[in-house]
Amino acid sequence: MPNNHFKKGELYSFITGKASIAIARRLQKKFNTSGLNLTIEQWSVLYHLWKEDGISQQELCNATFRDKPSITRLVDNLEKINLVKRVPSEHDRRINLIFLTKQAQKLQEETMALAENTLNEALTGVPAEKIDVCKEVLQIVYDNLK
Amino acid sequence: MPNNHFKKGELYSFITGKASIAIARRLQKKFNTSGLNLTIEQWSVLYHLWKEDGISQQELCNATFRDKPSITRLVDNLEKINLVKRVPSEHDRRINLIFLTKQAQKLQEETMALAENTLNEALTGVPAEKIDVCKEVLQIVYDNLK
DNA sequence: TTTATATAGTTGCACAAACAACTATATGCC
DNA sequence: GGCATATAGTTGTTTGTGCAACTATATAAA
Repeated sequence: MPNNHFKKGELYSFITGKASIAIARRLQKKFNTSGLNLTIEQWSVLYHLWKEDGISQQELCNATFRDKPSITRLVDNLEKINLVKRVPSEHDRRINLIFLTKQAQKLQEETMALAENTLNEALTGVPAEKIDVCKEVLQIVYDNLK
Repeated sequence: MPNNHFKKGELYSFITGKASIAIARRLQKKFNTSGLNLTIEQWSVLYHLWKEDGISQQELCNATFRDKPSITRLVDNLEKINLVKRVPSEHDRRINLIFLTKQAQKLQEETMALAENTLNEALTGVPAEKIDVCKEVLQIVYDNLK
């Protein structure tokens, strides 16, 4: 029994991810008006470094769901604005370990608060059970396709 | 009662829209392996023209949730590969009406089948009720933020 | 009718993503 | 040790996006 539950108009918004684009844009605006000179993509890299500092670019690829060239350039730009530093691994000279600078460590609290804020705005009026179902469905979609 | 239902790890995937990115990538691959020389973004413009041909660039902005420069360039590229044509409006000379070429009309059936296909793969194992809840939540999120 | 303002679209710039081709290092096998 | 292969990261190219500044046309107000 196939899942033919998508009328044409709905198909489009599922594929283009209108909701998550709207969330990302709202968060970007919050960054901008807070004077944070940071793109959402850069933030998404810092996000994983705040969870575990000093991981490799390859691990950042896996965590952020991006390919290697994308991470190379994001790290390039983060290095330029002094938020991370590449440190060659001593055990494997192919690997760069990426470390947060002090300046980046200071950004965690403020940006995470803005992110939680944004999600609360986005989910206003949505009951908790439905949020859980939605998270579950999106996780299955991701697992089905990866 | 705020909706603080996002543990840190989940917050990230909601903001970055991992699921819809996965869907778009899968569809792009289907286009590529079918020999369709078409990006998802270009397809998303054609999608709305198939529903209503000859709308303005501004209307395409609203429909595709993009800004004017983005549509200008997508239409540029679609014109280059001969899928659409700009026609100046006779009533308002500021406006370009965008029309599908015969070549683009032929693409509708094949690409829409691939898109439905992709969604069916993505939603394999998800019961219909949960899909409905998910669609509902994403719509509310979009409405909350737009 | 002239002037101000709003709207449609374009262009320049910086950043990001996908793909392919490339370099450098590590590992496994003979 | 020497060669094949896999892995980590970089670079070039094309396409797309967001923002600001711009041109051209239309509309409204004086």
